[in-house]
Amino acid sequence: MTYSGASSRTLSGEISEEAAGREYTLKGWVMHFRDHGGLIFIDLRDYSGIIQVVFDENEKNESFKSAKKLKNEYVISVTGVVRRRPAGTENSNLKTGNLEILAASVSILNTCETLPFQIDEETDVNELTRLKYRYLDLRSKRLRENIIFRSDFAHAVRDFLGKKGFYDIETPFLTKSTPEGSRDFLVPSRLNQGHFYALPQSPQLFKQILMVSGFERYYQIVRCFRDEDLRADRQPEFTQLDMEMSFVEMKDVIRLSEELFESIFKKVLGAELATPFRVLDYDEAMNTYGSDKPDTRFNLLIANLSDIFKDSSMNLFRDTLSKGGVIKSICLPGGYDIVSRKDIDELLAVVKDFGGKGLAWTKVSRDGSLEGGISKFINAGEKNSLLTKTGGKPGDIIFFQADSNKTSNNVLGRLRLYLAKKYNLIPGEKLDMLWVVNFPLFEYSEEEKRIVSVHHPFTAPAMNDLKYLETEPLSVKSESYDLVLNGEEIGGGSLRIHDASLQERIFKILSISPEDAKVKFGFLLDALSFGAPPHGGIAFGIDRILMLLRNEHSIRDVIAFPKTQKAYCPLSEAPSGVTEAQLKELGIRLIKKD
RNA sequence: GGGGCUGUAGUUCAGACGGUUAGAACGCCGGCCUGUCACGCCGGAGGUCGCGGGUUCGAUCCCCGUCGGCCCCGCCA
Repeated sequence: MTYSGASSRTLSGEISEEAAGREYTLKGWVMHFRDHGGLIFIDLRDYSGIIQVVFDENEKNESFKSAKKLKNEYVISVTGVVRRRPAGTENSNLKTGNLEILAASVSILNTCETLPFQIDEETDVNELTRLKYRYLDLRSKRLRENIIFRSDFAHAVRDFLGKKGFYDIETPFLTKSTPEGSRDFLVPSRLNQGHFYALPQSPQLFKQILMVSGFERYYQIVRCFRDEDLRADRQPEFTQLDMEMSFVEMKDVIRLSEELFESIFKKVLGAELATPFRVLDYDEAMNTYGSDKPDTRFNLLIANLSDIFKDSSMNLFRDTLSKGGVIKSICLPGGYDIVSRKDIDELLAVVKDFGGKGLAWTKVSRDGSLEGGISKFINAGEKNSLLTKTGGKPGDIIFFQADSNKTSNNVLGRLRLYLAKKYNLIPGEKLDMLWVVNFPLFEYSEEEKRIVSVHHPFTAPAMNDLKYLETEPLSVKSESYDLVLNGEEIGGGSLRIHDASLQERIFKILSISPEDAKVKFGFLLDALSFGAPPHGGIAFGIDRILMLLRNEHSIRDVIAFPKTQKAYCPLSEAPSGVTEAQLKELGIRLIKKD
């Protein structure tokens, strides 16, 4: 359904075959002005679509003369009779391609400067220019459809969650800085000089407090802010679908999320989504894909070869194993021919960039023997086991990492993605959605020299692991889950700690003193002590999901007004300096740079 | 903080050992054209070669710096 905006106007999308012979007034933009001398065609675009308008010199009216003055992207009002196009001149690319409007009168509602770039041009215009004139780029078919898709997506979310009894509740944007996690955007307070609000990295604490308040089912499509460096899939402000539920277990959150996506896919894509999604254990994801957000659209799986090379003639392998490291590999099918010496040099550079020390390799030749690289250090027995474990066949190449388990997984995981891209192994049309579960609760931060949360400090530990929370914290698993689509993390959540004493134990392990905890999260801890129900939730990255569903390469293309990699908005020119008076009012003085 | 690619007409790009007047396509302006739909044909205008400095008789080209854009690493509980 469309809305014409006024009774005096008809939309192009409302013009159908039955309208032929009747007179209408349409308003919109001039696209593709085509002057044939005695006959002028334009495509008139409004928000519902496009229809062709004809101006004919032989028609006894003023419209033809006026039409000579039209240019691309002028805003006009046209009145005329709808008619079927002459046989043979239909345009099957347009919905209204069988029809046209014979103009009786036309008036120019507004003119348009010469465009800085052509709308819908097939060549890629520099993104800075497109962002500066974002309103023009948003007129293009591609961006326009992305933004409308986003709106439809949000409707589908609200529709589903509303029916499931969720309340849409807003949480503050001006809130408290929390030192854990990513860097905060700070907002100075005029009324409390020297004090700052922070824009929320997510509504995490507030949504938990809403559970304490007894709302039981909360959701919000909400902006989140993180002052970190940007990427194609990261903007300083981005949108989450944030949810929280009381009295749920992990399987409830997972099932509800699957139903949510089923419902959305049906509504916005008209597609059936197969549920339940595949569930991958964190350890399995790390050991076979080398990533906690595995792209499972292609194989190139990691194999553990430590057993095979126990008595290797290679010092590197033996030394690594004796130090508690591992020997792991991936096998690239067909790599014998397609990977050259030069390619291997390139891959070595890539591996080093990812933290690997080197890149051992061997090719499997046509006759099944090993060739090149480290082949001369591999004996017949090792060779047979190697080919069995890696699935290596004649014509393949096998890459090795001898390092700690963590580094080997990470390096091979990244190499896996690099090879898949380089050699086009990723099927384009596929959508692979899966859960990763059983994340560790903690990890050791070399940088901070302490144990930190993998997820966040309110994540519940797995019940079975509670007994060695203090003795072996790094082997404790958590009640958390990530949703992964085509190798992108598109959502994550956990069951939360709803017991103040357990929360205190966690803080202790994280080396957060009771005093610190009180200063940082006191309001949440207080709330938990007043009858907090068991609860848990999840948050989805809307921008990333839309990017993947629209087959875009950057979330900028699904956001109406995105920022550049330097977090600059070329349209509004934000951020900008402010006046001395504004600073004074806030009690802020700027430091001069050297 | 680091690595890679990049900046020439409004747009997308080409260009030259360092040497007269820096090209093409699209767009724009003017003209012609009655069935086009990325209309066609003819003509024309349009450039601080990102910015600053250096080398040079001479720099868009070489060198140094700087600013911007994109991709990536670090970072993003």
